Amino acid sequence: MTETPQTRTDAPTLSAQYQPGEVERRRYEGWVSAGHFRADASSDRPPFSIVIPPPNVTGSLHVGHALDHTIQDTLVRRRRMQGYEALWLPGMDHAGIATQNVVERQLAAEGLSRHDLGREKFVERVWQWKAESGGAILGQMRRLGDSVDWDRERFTMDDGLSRAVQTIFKRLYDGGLIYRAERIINWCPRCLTALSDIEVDHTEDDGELVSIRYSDDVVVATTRAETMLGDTAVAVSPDDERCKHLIGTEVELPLTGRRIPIVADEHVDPSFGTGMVKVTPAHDPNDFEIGQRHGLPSLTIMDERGVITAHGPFQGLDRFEARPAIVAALRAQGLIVAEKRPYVHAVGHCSRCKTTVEPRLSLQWFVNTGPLAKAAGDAVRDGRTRIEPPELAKRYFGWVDNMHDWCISRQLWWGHRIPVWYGPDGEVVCVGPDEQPPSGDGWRQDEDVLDTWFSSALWPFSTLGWPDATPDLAKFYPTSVLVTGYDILFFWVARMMMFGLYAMKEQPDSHAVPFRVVALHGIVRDQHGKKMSKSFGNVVDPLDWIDRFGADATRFTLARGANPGSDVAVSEEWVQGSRNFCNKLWNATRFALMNGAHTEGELPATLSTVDKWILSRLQHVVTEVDQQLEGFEIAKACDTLYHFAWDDVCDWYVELVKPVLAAGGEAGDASRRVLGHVLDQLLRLLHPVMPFVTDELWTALTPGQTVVTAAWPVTDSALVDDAAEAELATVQRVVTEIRRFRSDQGLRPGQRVTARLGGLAGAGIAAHEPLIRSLVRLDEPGDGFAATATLAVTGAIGVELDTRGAIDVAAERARLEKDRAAAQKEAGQCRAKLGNPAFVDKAPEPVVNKIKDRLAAAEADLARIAAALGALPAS
RNA sequence: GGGCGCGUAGCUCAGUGGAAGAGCACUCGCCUUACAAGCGAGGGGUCGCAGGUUCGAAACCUGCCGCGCCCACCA
Repeated sequence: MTETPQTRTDAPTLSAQYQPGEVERRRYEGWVSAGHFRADASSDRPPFSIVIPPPNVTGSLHVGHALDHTIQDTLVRRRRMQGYEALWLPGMDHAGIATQNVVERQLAAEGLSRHDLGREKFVERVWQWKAESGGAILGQMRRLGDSVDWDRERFTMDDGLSRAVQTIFKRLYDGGLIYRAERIINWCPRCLTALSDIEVDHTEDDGELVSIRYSDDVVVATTRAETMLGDTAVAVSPDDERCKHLIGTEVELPLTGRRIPIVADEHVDPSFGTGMVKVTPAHDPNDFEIGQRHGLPSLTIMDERGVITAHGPFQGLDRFEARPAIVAALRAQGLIVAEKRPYVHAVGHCSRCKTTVEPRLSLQWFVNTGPLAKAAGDAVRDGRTRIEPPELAKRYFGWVDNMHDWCISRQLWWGHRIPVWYGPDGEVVCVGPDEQPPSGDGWRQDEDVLDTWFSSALWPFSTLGWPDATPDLAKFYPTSVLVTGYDILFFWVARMMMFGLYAMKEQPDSHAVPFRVVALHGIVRDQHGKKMSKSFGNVVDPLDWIDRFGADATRFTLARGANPGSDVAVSEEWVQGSRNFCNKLWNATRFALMNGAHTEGELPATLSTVDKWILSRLQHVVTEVDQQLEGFEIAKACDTLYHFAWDDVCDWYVELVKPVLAAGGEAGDASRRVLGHVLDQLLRLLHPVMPFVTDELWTALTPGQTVVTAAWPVTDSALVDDAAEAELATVQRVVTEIRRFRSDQGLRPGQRVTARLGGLAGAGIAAHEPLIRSLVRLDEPGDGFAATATLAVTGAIGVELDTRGAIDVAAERARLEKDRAAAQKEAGQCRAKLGNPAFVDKAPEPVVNKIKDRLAAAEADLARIAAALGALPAS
């Protein structure tokens, strides 16, 4: 076969190794300029839409984004191939507090604060930073191969989205679901802003619990002694006999001389500590509630930076300086009854800067989440939106069913300014997007901006043009799937559900939800399952992997671990493995092209068993992969394709057809067409996960076309062929057994082996004798044998192997004895089962038959092993 | 404190009632004319522990042990 038959003259020559870099750049630009990713709202194809979870403009994409994007791209590319009008809408989030912090740090490096610039100049500066940082993210998305519609890129602060924000704010305000109130909120004394519950991280911190004697009868315990300056009552349980006599009396608050009442409140647990609680309504959420119930005054003793403002010796001290100072002062007066003792308790920290959060009484804007959260829960409960995997729906319910009102005002400059104006006489006017704000002396706009998540919550419809009735909104809302990590199920997904249902409530119920399915994945971890963190030094940059191994290898590695809802462990070695897989595909296609494989015309009517077998296997794979992707089981789809490509196609089919292709003739022609078809279909199936290499190869196989818009494979049940699969299974077993013999015997490659395969005739394998010989490199029968071993591969099939050197009879005997022991055990187990009347009676028939088959096989094996042992020469 | 989840090969993980699996790692043998980023053959697991349900359990139930995550206003 020096002359390769029928090599196509137009087939491109491929190098021996896949070089991703150049291919990726060329392919991506080609896709974009051809407009393959542009969605058309006016088409009559069925819609499929995904909005990207908008990354923060501040950051760069990490490997978690790469996972998130790979999953989305896989879903979108498959739907596109299936003929859907597929839209993947890209964009970014302005990330209010995070971005403002970054720019403030830059300013600090220049020795400036935002106040030095003033609001307008500062915001300008943030926009500049956004342009730089955002550009880098878009570049990363191109490198990943994201098939997003660049014409529809959005930003949470662009004009359209700002209008959406103002519109929904006005609607909620008019509907009574947004209100302004003085409440205890989480306050960051460093960022100088309110935070919502989800912007607070709790950690178990060591504190010290001290007990303070307020009077002979009144002793309270606290970890925050400094707040006593703001106490306006002591509370006891109404059921506590020890304290009954105190209710309604007063006590003098040490260090202040103020007299405060003792009240009875249900909140107090009589079994904890002394059963008496100091009440500081202005600095503790519980105490605030108690204060409300008893009409207690709220005494603020700290400013926004956490510095004591209460008159007296502690004024001007930071809260953490004031604590020991006050304890010391109390001790000096003999009022510390129990020494400090260590006490572990949960302390809130600002999720952005880690500063200890201070509960602070202040005037803020809130969303009344009650009705919104109820609707968000119901939509999942009744299946209008499905959460995948379903187990995670419990977490979702836990969140929406227990949601507190949402503090949405932030004392920041970067964000959507609250569209409320205050008049000189205390008027409050909420201004809609198409209305003029009130003008004239004394009118001013609220200084605060909205929580970033307020605009993120609108993302699935604000990006499609809402509040206008745009063609995009009509075509692509509700979006088909939301793909995101389970870690933001609560704060983002739940809020999109709330606002989507509210904004779209004029739609029929089933069309108001922002997405039909929420497909959740986990976070990316390192090869030991450790969370990636900068301090641990195990963070990987997806671009680094893309540079060294290619985008497809990076994507395949992540996709291969993407079991729904579970974390993904990755390491560089695994990316290498994926890179090797890309190369395997590359070389398989290269081999095919060198041997004249093609995709022209129908499949041949007459097919060899081998061709029938691979086509049958392909049908199973098409069915399986399709189901797996439909169910978001991307990891399983990858696994199915990996093994089909590597094991079935490369290791078996290609090796089996080599002699056929070399021999030429009609059989060769048929196999050329089949090989072309199998690769064509395989590359289509793999394309959603590994878009670059598959397109490069598919185009080589089908010049002038792209797999991006090629049709997604469909199962052809006429090609399923059980008989061919069974026949090939036998061939594979024969081949493997012969190879095992050679390997066990340590036969050198140059050492000649002869086999008589006559015994195969009974199983219809005789026709494949040339194939088997070619796969195990057997010579034709010869003479001059020095030793003979007989191996019965299956019960009915015998293979005689002759070697020209003496075989290791002892080794072969040991092997056969081992096999015999295994077969005996197997037979014993089967007999025991079949001898159990309960089993035969109750087990389903197919199961019983299976056991009978196993027993028959084991008995046949025993027979053949006995024969083989008998044929072994004496040692 | 409440809730959820996990414990299967050295590592990371599939496997939800009918013969213990994959990738990587490991051992041995091969530069076989698509690919050494490759080919062939192997070794390796009382499926956390103890009970229970069942003809049959890695899978279902109970308890225990060991991890992890989320939520949380007992001073």
